[in-house]
Amino acid sequence: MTAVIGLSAVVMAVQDDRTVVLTVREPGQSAGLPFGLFDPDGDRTFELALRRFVTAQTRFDLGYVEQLYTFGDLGRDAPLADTGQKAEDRAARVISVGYLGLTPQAIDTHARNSYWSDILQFFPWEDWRDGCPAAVAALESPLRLWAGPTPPRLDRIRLLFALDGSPWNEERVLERYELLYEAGLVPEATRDRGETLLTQRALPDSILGEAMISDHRRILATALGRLRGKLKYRPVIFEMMAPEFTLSALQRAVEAVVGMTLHKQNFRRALERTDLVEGLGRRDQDTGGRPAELFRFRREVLGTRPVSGLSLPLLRDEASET
Amino acid sequence: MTAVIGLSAVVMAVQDDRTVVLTVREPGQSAGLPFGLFDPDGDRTFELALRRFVTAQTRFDLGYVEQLYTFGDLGRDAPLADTGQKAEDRAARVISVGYLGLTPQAIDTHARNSYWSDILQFFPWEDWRDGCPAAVAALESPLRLWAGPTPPRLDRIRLLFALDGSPWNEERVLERYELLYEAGLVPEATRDRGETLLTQRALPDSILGEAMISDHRRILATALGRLRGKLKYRPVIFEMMAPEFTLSALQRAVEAVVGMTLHKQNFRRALERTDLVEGLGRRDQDTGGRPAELFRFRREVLGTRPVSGLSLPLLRDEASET
DNA sequence: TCAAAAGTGTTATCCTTACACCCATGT
DNA sequence: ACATGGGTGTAAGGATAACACTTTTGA
Repeated sequence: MTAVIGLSAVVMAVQDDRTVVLTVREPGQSAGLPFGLFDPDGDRTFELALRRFVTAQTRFDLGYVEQLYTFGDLGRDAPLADTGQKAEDRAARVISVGYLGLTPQAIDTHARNSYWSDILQFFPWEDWRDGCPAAVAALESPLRLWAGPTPPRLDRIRLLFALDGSPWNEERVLERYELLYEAGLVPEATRDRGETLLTQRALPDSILGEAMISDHRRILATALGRLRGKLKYRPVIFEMMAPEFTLSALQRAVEAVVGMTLHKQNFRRALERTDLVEGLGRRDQDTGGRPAELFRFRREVLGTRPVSGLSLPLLRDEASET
Repeated sequence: MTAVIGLSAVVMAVQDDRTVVLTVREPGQSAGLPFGLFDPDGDRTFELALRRFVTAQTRFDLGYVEQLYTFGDLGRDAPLADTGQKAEDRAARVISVGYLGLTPQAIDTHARNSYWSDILQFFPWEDWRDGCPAAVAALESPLRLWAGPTPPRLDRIRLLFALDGSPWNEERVLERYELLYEAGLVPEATRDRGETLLTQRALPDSILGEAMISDHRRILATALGRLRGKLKYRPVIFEMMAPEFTLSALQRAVEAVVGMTLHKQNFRRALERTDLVEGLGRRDQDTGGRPAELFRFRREVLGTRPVSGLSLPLLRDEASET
């Protein structure tokens, strides 16, 4: 009646307009998340354990941290830890508790096998900043093939992948990944079933995304979806910003996370109303055109009054031709 | 390195304008949530295990279910399962995964020691339908005493308990409970420390709420906060309604969950826009005054298009004199 | 006929959307 | 001077909040 408890960390940052995640890659293997076992006799809390081993594995100190989800299902919904076992082999069942961490500095001491990876490497269909991504276009016909002409599946792919005029919902990252898994399209699906059915012929990683160890891509999808949702009702984006930033840099960071382009002035007007940032009078000279004013996050408002996140006034130009 | 994994279920329903939760009470003990151990060798998924033992313990079949949070901290943040051990005794550490379940029918086969309890029994300060509840008024001075005159704690109690003109935020149920715990006001706090410091003299249960076994009251607080938040962005309230209902009944159900009074017409207008309900032409004769039209939830929209929850147009009459 | 609850109309205000334009700097 | 990004004004439309009012039943 006992189980092993694992902790997985999704540590995210924004770097050059791309959302990146801290990954660990053993030579010759798929990428994975920083992962460690929880020691019930030694660790007082999950969070402390997490901070400890993330620092050990990546020499990186976590800042903002929150619990995501606990993955414990057997079979195709959440396979065993990647020890090469079949799902039927229940010798060493691992329950894994996923955590999300945010940090402003992706540029950091790389230790051993840890790297920052662009999340689009794993979810190429999640970036709509330059209109409908190539991956979605390429996935449309395999998805329709899987769905067939009947409502239940068809409605689902329409809703999740913005087909037939459905609007794109950036938060449903996990549901999209799970659908691709269910459709047997992502490599993990066939891998977890022990090399069984190949429903579709293989598509390149540039469309399906790169596979990860164990159920780490599922955990990553959970994290991205949660972060995208949370931006709107908590000012978490500032956990990913340097202490001083320009409004454009802030907007580009939000865009990188959300994967959509925002309307500049409406973004600023909404931001102004929240009173979350404060101009510093000084300007950033390195922007290319006119120097931009520097701002800082007024962290002090957090304790003082109810704060919501940022509104996301979408730009509907080339960004949507569904 | 192994641990025992427990599953706790918060099953909620609305009954006679009160939000109720399924509790289990051994004679002579505090109330608890339906709780069971997860068997890594026998249970394929958390959810299946949960459904199994909830039915076994309460003869009740779960409908809607979602994972809440995994509680694994030692010490004052989440004590051991209630075996009477001190926090220092780490012999049988239990990690517990909390689940939220919703159901329309609280009136159901009571088995053995299971009962539906009003949540206000555990959180008397959470109901603002008749203005500021007596519990909040009574808690104000002990809280101020604990906070002292300095910003950090003072800001926190103001924000959480709507003091000094702060608006009440119904979602922060967990934070309020944790603050009361931290302040040593709720019985669990002193109990978990092994009968140590009694910061304040005792207040009656009608103000502090009834204690629960282990960390079950913390889990219940998490559930209530999550449900209150979720109502606004997912149509989950319908999981707590009978197939046919009047709009007033729906509004009263939302009010019971949220603990606040809503503006009738604005609630209806907003509901109408969502297209989530459909009039049936028939009327309910038993309302007392004029018969009300019966409606049903258009569950079919769920798969077809993006759906949000209900907006909560608050009524600010007697309901707020903070 | 009156209480009780259902159900409706209307307005002021605010927020969101969308459009077009001006400003400051480096090359 | 002009390209580049920073920064602003304003008007239309829709959602929200707050008013007060009519309708239909049972006692």
